[in-house]
Amino acid sequence: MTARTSYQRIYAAVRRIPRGRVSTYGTIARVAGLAGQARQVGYALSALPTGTSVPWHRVINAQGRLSLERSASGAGITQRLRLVREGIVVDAGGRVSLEKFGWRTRESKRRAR
DNA sequence: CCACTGACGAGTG
DNA sequence: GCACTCGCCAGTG
Repeated sequence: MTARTSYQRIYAAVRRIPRGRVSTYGTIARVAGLAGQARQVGYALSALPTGTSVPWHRVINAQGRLSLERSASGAGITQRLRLVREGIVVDAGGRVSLEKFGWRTRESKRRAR
């Protein structure tokens, strides 16, 4: 049954990110049980429809930068706006401090040592 | 089946 | 910090 697609697992993982926090594609992939497939996460998020309840804006890359910042698109502005609205500090270059706003999972805590 | 692309990551120089 | 390479996987032509 439920041959849950990778997308569904990814969306479920993204929904777990607390408000006011951000996570990375790699982390989401791991939480979704798709370790090493960060690319698939980005692919899945790009397929999200407008108005989705999935907080995709809380997902940024491992460098702490908004991936959409690069691609010239209105989505980049939306992401930035939503993050700031949650109290997250977004740098002029579209960067966020993962140290301060990164979602702390068991794995990340382990690394944070 | 092959080639290319893409909201990525980690490693190397 | 930047440029390049390789790994991973799905979608498209």
